[in-house]
Amino acid sequence: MNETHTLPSTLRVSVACFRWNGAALETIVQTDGTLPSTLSERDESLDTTATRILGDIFPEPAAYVEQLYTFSHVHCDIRETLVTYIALFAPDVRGSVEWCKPNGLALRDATVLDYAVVRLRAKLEYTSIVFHLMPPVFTIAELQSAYEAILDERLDKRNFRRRMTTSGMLIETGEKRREGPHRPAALYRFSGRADRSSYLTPVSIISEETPA
Amino acid sequence: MNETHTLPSTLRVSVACFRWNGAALETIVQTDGTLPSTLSERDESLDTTATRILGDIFPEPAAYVEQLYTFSHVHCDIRETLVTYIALFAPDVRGSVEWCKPNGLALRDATVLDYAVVRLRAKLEYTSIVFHLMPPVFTIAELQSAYEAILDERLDKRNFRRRMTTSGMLIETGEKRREGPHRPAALYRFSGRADRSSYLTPVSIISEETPA
DNA sequence: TCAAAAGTGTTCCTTCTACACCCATGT
DNA sequence: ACATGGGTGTAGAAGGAACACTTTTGA
Repeated sequence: MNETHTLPSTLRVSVACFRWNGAALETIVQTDGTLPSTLSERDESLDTTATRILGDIFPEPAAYVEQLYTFSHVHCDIRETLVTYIALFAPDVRGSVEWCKPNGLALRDATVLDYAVVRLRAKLEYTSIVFHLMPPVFTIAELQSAYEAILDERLDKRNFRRRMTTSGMLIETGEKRREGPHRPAALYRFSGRADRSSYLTPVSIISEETPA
Repeated sequence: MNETHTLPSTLRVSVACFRWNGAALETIVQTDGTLPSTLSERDESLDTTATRILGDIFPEPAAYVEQLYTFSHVHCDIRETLVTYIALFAPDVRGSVEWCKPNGLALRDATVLDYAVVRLRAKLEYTSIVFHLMPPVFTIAELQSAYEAILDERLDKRNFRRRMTTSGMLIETGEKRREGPHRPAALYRFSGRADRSSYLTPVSIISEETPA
């Protein structure tokens, strides 16, 4: 039964998690068809709530977290607010949940996930956000595969390689990976330069800017 | 004094309002140095709260409203959440407030306003959002002036005109405006085509998608 | 020697940039 | 006639798209 005092409006945080598993983009869908989420405690920031959700699933922090959008609707005269986040993980992330193809979600979270993919695709084009989905070293073919998985589109190998090598975002490690009956692939890492992945996201904001 | 039951976490909505006054980009700053805002009622959606804030100032609805970002911080063990919006108005908007240059804000709202301008500038480049700041008909010189006011940068007249006329977003009305000792200017209106202004914003969301 | 993926250049086309003069009008 | 802002074109640079073959390796 409901408590006797006035029902509070709820403030929930959901996180759309993504990893590239080497072939496809995967997400985490709970058995009830929803994204990982929890009600935000009254004494924690929303970023903290998102971190708490992820901490319940993963032993390590996400490679990247960004706020997505705040949804709200009114149900039985009570507003329900849903603050959503995107979290990116490296392919070898370990945690107590299954990764799966991004489908089969309940309607509301399907909307959230679709929008998360839209934003992820858009940021692929003008930021280096993709590197948060990559292992520390990787081949250009792997990087291309990640792009193709996210964009759901085939890319030209030569043009892709040129774009990446001229972008300044890659550093050749000098190492090569031999792993099949073919020429070994050069290994790269992310330079950290030109990291515009947080562009158009405000700079870690109010929680930091309140002085002691 | 505080009430006896547990203090609620607050949910506040603020709106960064913009208009182009024919020469510069202006906003609304209240006398205490804050953006127009209010606490969100428990039984209204956040969009409704934003609309309510604007309704207290303007007799007409804004030309464009978009959610900006949700900030939160913890103060005295209580989370304060601030959901921010951008609202755009035509130059001749009437309402019970003074428009002013976007400065002199309190720190938190200065952060919000700065970020709103960042987003507005970014959207100028890949959407037709600027048209929500224009009167129904306008000259290309006026349109360029609005771009320059927002970007805080001079643009080349010929290149600007070509970009606009080839974009498909303009329709020549056939009318001209005579207003000085010089050649009259052709008047255009917005075609409504290529309106990508809502791109990367989720499609009016949960409040609409809950069936009766 | 073959299969398999890595790696490599050029051409074309579109788009962006820089830049200077004539046009139509009111006074 | 002159001052004022409206309106126009072109050449060069840069960037994106299309496209096929050679290289290195393991088996």
